[in-house]
Amino acid sequence: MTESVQTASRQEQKERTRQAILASALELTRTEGFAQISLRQVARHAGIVPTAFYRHFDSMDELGLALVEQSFSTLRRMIREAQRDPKVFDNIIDAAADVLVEAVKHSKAHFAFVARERVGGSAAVRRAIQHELDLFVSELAVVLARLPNIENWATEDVQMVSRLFVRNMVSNAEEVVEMPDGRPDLEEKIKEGARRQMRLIVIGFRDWKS
Amino acid sequence: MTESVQTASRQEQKERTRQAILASALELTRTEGFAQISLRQVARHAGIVPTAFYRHFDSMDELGLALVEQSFSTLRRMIREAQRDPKVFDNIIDAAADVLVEAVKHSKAHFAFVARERVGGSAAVRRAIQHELDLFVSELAVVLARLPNIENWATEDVQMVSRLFVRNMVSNAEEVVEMPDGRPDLEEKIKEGARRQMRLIVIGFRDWKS
DNA sequence: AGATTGAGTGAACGTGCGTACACTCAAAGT
DNA sequence: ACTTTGAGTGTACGCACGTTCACTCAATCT
Repeated sequence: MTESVQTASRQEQKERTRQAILASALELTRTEGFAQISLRQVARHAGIVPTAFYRHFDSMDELGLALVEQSFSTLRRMIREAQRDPKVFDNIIDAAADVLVEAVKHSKAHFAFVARERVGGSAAVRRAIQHELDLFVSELAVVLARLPNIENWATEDVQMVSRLFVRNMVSNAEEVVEMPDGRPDLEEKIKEGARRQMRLIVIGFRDWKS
Repeated sequence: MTESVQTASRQEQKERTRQAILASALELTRTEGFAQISLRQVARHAGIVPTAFYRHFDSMDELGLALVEQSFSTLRRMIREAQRDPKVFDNIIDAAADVLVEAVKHSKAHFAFVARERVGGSAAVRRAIQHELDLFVSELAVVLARLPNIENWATEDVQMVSRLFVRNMVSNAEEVVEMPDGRPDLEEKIKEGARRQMRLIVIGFRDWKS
């Protein structure tokens, strides 16, 4: 119970090393894909000896799952913050496009990791990402179900539209990830494209089954 | 010029081995992702010694590019055949959904390869796939531009819609790839989802900018 | 003050890898 | 009938890998 300032030191140091490992893996994943980076590479980049890796993760696969968790918690935080902004109610489409581009730009490495490992990763990592995305679809469906044109749709139709939105969000995120830095024109182009796609879908809403 | 029956023998044998290498790589890629299968694995699976691999490809990267080419030529042939079918004019949406599911089912391994390596592969393979997909978007845009509601749209709007279609085609293909065999119910569900998404977009067309 | 814990070390292992090199031996060319 | 060609062989190399094991030594606990 006498833990206060000094007690933190050991735990803190361990946590710092853990974060260094995560950051190193993310950095190395920028160019290579998680499945082809090695435990030794990660350890080297994090400034520790290969065996020390095992003090933090049982295997590279567990490190991958930790990265998935970290990536999605980042994204969730950003979306929660954006929802507080009142202007999203006025123009949900423009707001969504802005949030998307900003979020991806802010944590590019995380998004690049998710985009790539969603289809290319190990089975475990792939499943974890798919699960998170499925959660997203369901959450978004709840939000959509409250919109004027949609409130009396069949549940499965709302789910479908939600999938359509998330799917396009993922695709647009991929584009932003591959966007070179310092090109605000390209960024604006992607935003504009995203806005148009969403508008198109929303227009489809209005006349759905009419 | 005296090449007739016997002359083919050497060439034929070489071609047969080449196809064995391609097929082996495709087979191994089912579970592992192209970047993490080794030259030696491919050679072993194809029934040759590792060094013999070099008689056919300079590197694994070139093998990957050959697989991209093979995959897309398969897809192109299928779409060309489907376009001859007169019923695609009556109901282009249902026809597209059918073609998609059938094509992916017919050469699942090729589609799985493309879907995975599109984002997870080496830079060269990724670029090759992106190039092929860009071609597809342009080709589809030409077809779309002839449709009644679209004929006087701005070119960039048509391109955007075309991207939207191809993007969703890719996503749906991913779903079919991950679909377990012998589940016609799941297959029909994916088809139905694809139909709905396309209908939604088409409805958006009608009222675009009105 | 002394004992315990546990993050990080360093050497060593077996394995699979890509690639080099010199080779065989039928088919194809002359 | 001979030479040439070239797909496929077999050995051998150096290297990076994941994992093992016995270790150090400062922070923490008693």
